[in-house]
Amino acid sequence: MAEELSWTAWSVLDGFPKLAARSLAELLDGGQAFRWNPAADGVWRGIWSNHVVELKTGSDGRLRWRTPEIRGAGVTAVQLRSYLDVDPAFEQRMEVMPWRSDPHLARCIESFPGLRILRQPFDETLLCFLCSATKQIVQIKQIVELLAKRLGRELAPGFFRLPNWTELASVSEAELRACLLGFRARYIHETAQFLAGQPGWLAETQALPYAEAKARLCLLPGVGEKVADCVLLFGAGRMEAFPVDVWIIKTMARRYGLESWKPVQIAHFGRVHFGANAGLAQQFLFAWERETAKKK
DNA sequence: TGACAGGGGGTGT
DNA sequence: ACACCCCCTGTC
Repeated sequence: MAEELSWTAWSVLDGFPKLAARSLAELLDGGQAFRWNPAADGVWRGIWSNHVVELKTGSDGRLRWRTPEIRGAGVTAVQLRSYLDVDPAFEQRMEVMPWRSDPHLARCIESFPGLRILRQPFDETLLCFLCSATKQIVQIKQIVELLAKRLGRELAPGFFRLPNWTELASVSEAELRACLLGFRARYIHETAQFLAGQPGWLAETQALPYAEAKARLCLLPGVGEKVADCVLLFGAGRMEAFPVDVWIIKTMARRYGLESWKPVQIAHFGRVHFGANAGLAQQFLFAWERETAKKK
């Protein structure tokens, strides 16, 4: 089992800002990614692509990491920094968000220091958000774990990567349903068939300007505006993508007075009000609203 | 402890 | 508007 794995020593990830445990939890388990789980007290274990890694914050607030000493399952500091978007451009984006003129946004940012948008693989992000319709995070994680265990490749004992779209194309809808997908199984099955007949389609889509990329993603069965924006934000670093889900509808109504606005109107407001980094702002608002709901 | 409603981070018709 | 599919959660 996993206990037998040999891990590297813990080392500090240089360049990552100090962050509280709650920021780390929100970053890894707040709805951007679905493959992070507590491994021990304060330790998060996660998988993306063929990388396995553990993260924790020390008492000094600095981020520490370790990875299995197995060829093909580990991660380098460079890869980890990319995933966590450790980049001067990130600091710049934080700087130009309108928190100076938006006290609520300022409050949300102060509450989750270190929170950011992960840079996840495009294909895996699409798969995860095709699983997400009317599901809560716990359920999405359960589905995604089953997909990895049953259909993915084993990277190390007990650690499985997600199946890629080529592999998914040869999986029957019934097998997908067995992974608790329900009506989402058809979406994934049909998307896999479509992508199998269009080599390069995903990579081309990822390279397009935001509006065109979104329009193309919306052609896929099971992908509407919300899912497309999530895929572009969390899987392609498009900070202008502003996913409007029930939480954002709630928060924009309560904190910005947009009572009974429709999703498309809220999306427009978000792009205008928050600007080029609307998606990044959205993540802070989202974290705040979720925490507020939890406290009740 | 165990059964039972109710509703869910959306899309497609 | 409503179905889709079925698991999680709260409650008795």
